[in-house]
Amino acid sequence: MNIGEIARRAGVSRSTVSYALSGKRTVSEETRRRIQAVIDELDYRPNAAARALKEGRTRTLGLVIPPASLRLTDMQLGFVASVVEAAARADLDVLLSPSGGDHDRSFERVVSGRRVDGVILMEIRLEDERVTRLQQTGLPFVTIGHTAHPHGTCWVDLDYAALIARCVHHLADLGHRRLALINRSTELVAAGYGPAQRALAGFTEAVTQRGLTGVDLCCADDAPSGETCFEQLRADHPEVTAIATINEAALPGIQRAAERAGLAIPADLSIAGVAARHWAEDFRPPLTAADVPTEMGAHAVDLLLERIATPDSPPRHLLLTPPISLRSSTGPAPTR
Amino acid sequence: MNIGEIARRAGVSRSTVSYALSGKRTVSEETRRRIQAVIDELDYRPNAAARALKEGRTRTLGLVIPPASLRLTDMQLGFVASVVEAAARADLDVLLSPSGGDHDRSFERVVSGRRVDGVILMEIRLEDERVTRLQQTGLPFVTIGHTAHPHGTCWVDLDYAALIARCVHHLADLGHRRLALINRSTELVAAGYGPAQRALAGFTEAVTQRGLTGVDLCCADDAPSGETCFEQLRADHPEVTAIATINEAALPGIQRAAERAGLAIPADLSIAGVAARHWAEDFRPPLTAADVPTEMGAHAVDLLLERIATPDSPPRHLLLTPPISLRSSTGPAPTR
DNA sequence: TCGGTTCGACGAATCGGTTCGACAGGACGA
DNA sequence: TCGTCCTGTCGAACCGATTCGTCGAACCGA
Repeated sequence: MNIGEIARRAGVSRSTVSYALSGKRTVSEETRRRIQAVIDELDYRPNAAARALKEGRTRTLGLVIPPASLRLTDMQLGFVASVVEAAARADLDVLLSPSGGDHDRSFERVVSGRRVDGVILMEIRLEDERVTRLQQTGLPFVTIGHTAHPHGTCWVDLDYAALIARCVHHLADLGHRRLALINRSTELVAAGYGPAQRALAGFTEAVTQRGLTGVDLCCADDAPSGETCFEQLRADHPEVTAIATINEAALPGIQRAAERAGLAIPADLSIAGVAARHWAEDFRPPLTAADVPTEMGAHAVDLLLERIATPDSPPRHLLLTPPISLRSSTGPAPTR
Repeated sequence: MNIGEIARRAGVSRSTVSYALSGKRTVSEETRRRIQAVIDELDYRPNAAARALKEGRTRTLGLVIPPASLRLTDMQLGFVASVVEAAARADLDVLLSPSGGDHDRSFERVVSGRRVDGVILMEIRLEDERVTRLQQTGLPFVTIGHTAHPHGTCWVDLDYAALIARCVHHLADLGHRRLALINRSTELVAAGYGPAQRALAGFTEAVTQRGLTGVDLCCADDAPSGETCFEQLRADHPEVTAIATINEAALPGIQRAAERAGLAIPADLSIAGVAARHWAEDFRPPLTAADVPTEMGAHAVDLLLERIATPDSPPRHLLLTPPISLRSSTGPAPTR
């Protein structure tokens, strides 16, 4: 059932059916009704590929996610969910591309086969080949997170430096003098992953400003690494009484190791971080954390649609600094 | 840069370029090289829409997920991840359609706009309009979970009845005599959600078989509901010493409420369930559970590809019964 | 009655690929 | 030497929509 079949049955030309559907030219009420009746009867829907070919747009957004093998964090999942939901609201579909390596087939298919009208990129590195590639293709895109050269691109991001600094100040206010930052993996830091670098910068600056001593550690994004990381921390710096972290995946491990070491949270050890709200609430004890706004993905979609509509407008950015929600994982420093 | 441009620069016809690319007819080595050189230089990639239009297939799979507003469980996230990964391995893209209601635009776009070659459906109900809709369109599809009429369709599912029965037997072996099943939400059960119904059936049968007393409760898929649900359970049936559940989202709440009631796990209360492995391991204490196989999504993709290739073959099913991994959330019944 | 609008519909071109039929020219066997 | 087969290439049709130019009929005022 194509448009020709509809036209035949309604006794009109194909163009008339098209105009009846799009409303771009007037069609008499009588004709329109006849066409609509046939369409309803046959349950006709225009072929998306044909339309995309002619119109030059696909009504589809690409979403580049970390490779599926890596478990998505709750925060990342929240991005994906809100992107998909916002896209659905705008009657757009979302094409998923798992791509962590800088040069994989799925990513190439999506960007260079003109399969999508625009792309949203997650897990951005400070120097990111995918961003470079997108720039050279001219495909509109928005990143969640930003690169070292943020002015030329559209993005929405969390101000990790400010967020971690707030955690430090909060902990300092509670009397903690020796803090640790548990960052994300060594590889990510080495690869120039922005949040990791900025978290470190924010931590260092706040610690200095408050005259505290701070140590920072890298830790892979999973619970077992969290355990070994915490054990390492205890061995090297037993004096630490508070932890700030952006590594939500490692937290269950950190907590497990703390428990094994006989440390109660928050009596002996305070923990503050950055995490999705649900996740922070489900944590035991509920985690004091900057709650990542659920609508970040929606912001990204808005920015992208704007960019698709007016590709030459100056790129816009959104740097979010959600407030810290005080829960039960932080408390006064132990009096020793 | 379209195929005509490549042809012009290489001094051949468009069809020759197409054949050089697809290999469906012989092209002389000399010509092929010239064409390839031009393609490499211009970084040409065939337009996906044009190809889809002509070939009648889109090299894209549709994945229908629960609406984004509901937080995906770790198990569901595992399905999505493994579907996406398996599809990428087969050089297919995945189009996401969030659709919980039975009649929404995103779902209709995907199934009736011929945007995908096949569909994978999650969160199936015993009577599911989406399945009916797909059957009438004739689009190949596979469900993760199955309906009340499972013979006509392709699916892969967990044998919840057997899984919950195993949990019951395990708990009975540990000496527990009074058990509770914490199921999923009342609405889901009322709507005929298969896993919920089958879990209940398996629970009831195993409890009867072992001569135990069992109570079953419904609980919405979130931690706060888990808390109130457990409080209700304690109020109505304080004698219960063990819980079996398929509601992983409610578990943090259940555990929180148990803790507040002064119950230690597993000393005073044992819990066994069905959950993603990572999730069970990160739980405190680590959860004795049937580990949902990570490759379920991959199985679904395999079945779907088979179905797309031979639409008239008899539908195949896969009913998985992963073993229970013993961890620390179950123990001997308290001697009272 | 005639020229100028407006309305409603049609036909043809187009988007960018794939594929079928045709065909030129060389190799080969009879 | 002729017919046949094979190889490599081309031209044209086609997939299913959108859109531009055109055109007849009705209508209007002069």
